[in-house]
Amino acid sequence: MITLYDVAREAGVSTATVSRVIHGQDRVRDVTRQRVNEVIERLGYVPDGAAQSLSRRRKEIIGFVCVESRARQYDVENMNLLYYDEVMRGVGAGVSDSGWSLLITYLNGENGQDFPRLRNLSGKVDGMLIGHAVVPSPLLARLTERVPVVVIAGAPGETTVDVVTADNRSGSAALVTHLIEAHGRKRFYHADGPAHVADLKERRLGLERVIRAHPGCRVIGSFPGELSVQSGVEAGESLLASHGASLPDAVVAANDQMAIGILQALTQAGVRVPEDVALVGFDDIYPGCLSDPPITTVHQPMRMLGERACIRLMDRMVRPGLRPRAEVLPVDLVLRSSCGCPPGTAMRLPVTPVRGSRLARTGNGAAGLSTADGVARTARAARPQRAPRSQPAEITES
Amino acid sequence: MITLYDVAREAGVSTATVSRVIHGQDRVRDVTRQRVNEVIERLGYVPDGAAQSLSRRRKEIIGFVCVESRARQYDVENMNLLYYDEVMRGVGAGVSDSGWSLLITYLNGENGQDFPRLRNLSGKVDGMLIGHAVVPSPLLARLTERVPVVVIAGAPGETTVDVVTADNRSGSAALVTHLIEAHGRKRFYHADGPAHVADLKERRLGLERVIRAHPGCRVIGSFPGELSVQSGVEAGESLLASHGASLPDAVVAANDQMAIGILQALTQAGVRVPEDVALVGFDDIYPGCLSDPPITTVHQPMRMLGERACIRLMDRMVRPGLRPRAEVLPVDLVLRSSCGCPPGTAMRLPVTPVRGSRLARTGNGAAGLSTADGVARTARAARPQRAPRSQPAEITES
DNA sequence: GGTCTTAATGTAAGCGCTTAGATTCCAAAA
DNA sequence: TTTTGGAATCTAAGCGCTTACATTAAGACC
Repeated sequence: MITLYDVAREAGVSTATVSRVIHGQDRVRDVTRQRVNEVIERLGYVPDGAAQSLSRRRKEIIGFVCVESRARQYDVENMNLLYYDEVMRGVGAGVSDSGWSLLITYLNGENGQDFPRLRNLSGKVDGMLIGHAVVPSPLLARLTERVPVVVIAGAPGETTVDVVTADNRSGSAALVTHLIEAHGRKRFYHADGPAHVADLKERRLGLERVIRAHPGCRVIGSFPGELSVQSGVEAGESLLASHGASLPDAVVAANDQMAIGILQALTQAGVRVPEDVALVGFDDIYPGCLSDPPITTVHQPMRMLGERACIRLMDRMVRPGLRPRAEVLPVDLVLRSSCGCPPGTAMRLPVTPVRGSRLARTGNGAAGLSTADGVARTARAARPQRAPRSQPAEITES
Repeated sequence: MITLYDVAREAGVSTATVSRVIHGQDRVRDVTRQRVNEVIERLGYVPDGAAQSLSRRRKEIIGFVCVESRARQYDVENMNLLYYDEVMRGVGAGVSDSGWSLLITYLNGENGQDFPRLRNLSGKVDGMLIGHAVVPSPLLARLTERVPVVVIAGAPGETTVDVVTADNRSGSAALVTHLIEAHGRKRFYHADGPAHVADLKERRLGLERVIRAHPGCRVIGSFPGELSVQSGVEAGESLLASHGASLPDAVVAANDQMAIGILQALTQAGVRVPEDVALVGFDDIYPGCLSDPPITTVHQPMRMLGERACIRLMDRMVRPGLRPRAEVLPVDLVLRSSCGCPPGTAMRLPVTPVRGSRLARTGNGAAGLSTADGVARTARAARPQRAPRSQPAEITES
């Protein structure tokens, strides 16, 4: 292995000079620089990352923790991972902009039995990005005291750790408002996910608030699913079994995977979507636009979640000790045809934050409308595809 | 920051002892061990990765290089990335089994202008995994002289670097054989991808060989696409424009993305799949089973590609200097209904390697049949879903 | 009690790099 | 010629860990 010393010796200079040449900054005579560069090239020298990290007291690596699906073999539920893959791409972009690297760790379970590995990881990175609820809170805290940590997608009310998340509540409200006001749907079925997932709690809140605000509207049943296509199929079957005689007007699924499963089950049973029953998802993962009908959903800015989380983390590394904040990113309503909009519809509309969503406080251009009504109106008025976006909101928890 | 010295001092022992306690191996009196462990716990000590790497002369990190799609914003073509995401998951599994870490780097272009970053990366890892053609050959060679490198998915005939790839040729042959022998298709349209992609070259070879072996069969046209859904739509439109009057019997797409695009274009034009024209894809990315009809394709063992590449790399790090080898993994034929099989078909059949494919040499249970015929027969005989798999073939290039 | 053996622990030399501070060089000023 | 003030370069002290080797402690045995 070629070291700095080899280069220095060969070029007849000191290691300090070589180091300076490599980092380009300091004043080195041109002739010296040239000589050194030539030797570096000839010897194929590449600085050792570990030694650099040790010496600089900075690794320039950030860690990203994913949950590995339990089942290793190819499996439809891998689609779950689409979400994190997209987030990761955002992180990747954020990280490499600054020339840093991304260290990925796949955890096996969500229950934190892998904590020793995580802890160990914290010695290899300058900061960590973790999906919400991937690591139980108490363990998270222990991690936080070693390295800066930013949690991606979680409760916007979190006060103990930095969080970057999307405005799930407003998205859900916009979706339901659209179903009610644009398509006159009144009786809803809710294909929900696990009760404890923070994002879902918010979606539930959005849904309930809108329902309550519209007299005559109600939820006629719900299914406790688990966010997978398979689980969606089960939700669909359960729906048919319990409400087959009088179908709801619309099914609101906790995410797109479930919506896809539900669509399969309904179609299988000869129920037409959206004629017999409307259907909406959440997240806007790609396959959602492939089904027939394509699924109306809410676009989560997954990529941007990754990027913002990364930026937040970098900031925390520079100025540690600031009070944790939550950053809530705006979402878009994505109208396709499973909600009842005409076939061929493909519209993407910024969602106006609802009252109580973290975004609402800072507001954006259209803010001030009392609820998601604004969105429904916008929806009918076929705005241009790429409407101007509001800035993400920065809120200090207090 | 807490260091080993802090722990040693606090516990009243030497750093050597602490180090021994941490690594569990050496003989340390139980009482000492306990005392040290307690201090470690109390202080929340975590060893510094950089220092460990430097001292051990091993980083226990392997690098994985991806190509970042040029367009950063959300974009249907991200689906391209499904492939690498899946591979990466395999790599992740392989890596974490051994307790190592995975360093991801997103490159912007495929043309190697990012080489300095790559080169630098090689100083931070013990080995690298690179997608085929992501890095131009000459640059690859320069990388190889610094760290072990394994290329994923590429020409099985490669002799200058280690490669782990899938048996594209046999997969493609099996697909076309199935179309001919099970569904009597004779006139083919080929929606191809870029000419230089190694995997596609293999697929082309498989296609051509089977066509040639069946008198009366021929390719009536082809489209030079670029593996994206959009490109598939264009291929479909081009097909309709040039052969609308007398459609081919079947369209063979270079990958599933293109097949999906083609399906959209055909459906749009009122052409029925598979009644009017059969359609097949390649890769078996998840959304392929969501379309209507679901797309018949060839399953690439993406996850396993990642795992095997990882294993190969580990091996290379232990015993460098061995002659580069290619490892070709078997593929499965995935029958759904876009090929003409009845709706509801969902069958997965191991593909018998064709002559000339690298796998054929070592063969598997069914090897010895002269071509892919064996597959076609198997296909009709509705075997159990999970048939026993042959071992991947190890071939030393010579 | 002394000697020997072995288990337990300590000492200190790196690993390859960065960088503060010391030194040398060189040309302009005196 | 001698000063002198930068610019260019060098010296060497870490960074936090591992580990070969040295030392000490504790029995075992005579």
